[in-house]
Amino acid sequence: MTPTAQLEALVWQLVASIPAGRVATYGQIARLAGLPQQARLVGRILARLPAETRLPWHRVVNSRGEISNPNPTRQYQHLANEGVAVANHRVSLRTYQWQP
DNA sequence: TGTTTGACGGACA
DNA sequence: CTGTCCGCCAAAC
Repeated sequence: MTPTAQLEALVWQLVASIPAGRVATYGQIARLAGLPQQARLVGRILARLPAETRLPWHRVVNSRGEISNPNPTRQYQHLANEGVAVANHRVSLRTYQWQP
């Protein structure tokens, strides 16, 4: 297994551990993975997830609580289903950010 | 092989 | 609040 594949698996594991109704930021996942400057890497990994993935990728937002996903519709729906309020295109990190 | 592009983030004006 | 600049780096071009 290549190092990058292990990293990908670690990111998957971390994202999977975000509880329903909470969110994490890309940078937060990167830090938890031991790569503090690699928020973009997390974004890339989520961007290539298959559409039918079971992973709760929708619980990952950017550092301002905004949806970075270029196709935000599904993400808004999933968050709403879990009771996460998105007001003015933003989630309140103060209220919803996951505290591991 | 060199350059550009991003589901990012923090510092600064 | 908006916008600029820089660090980061695998993939796409």
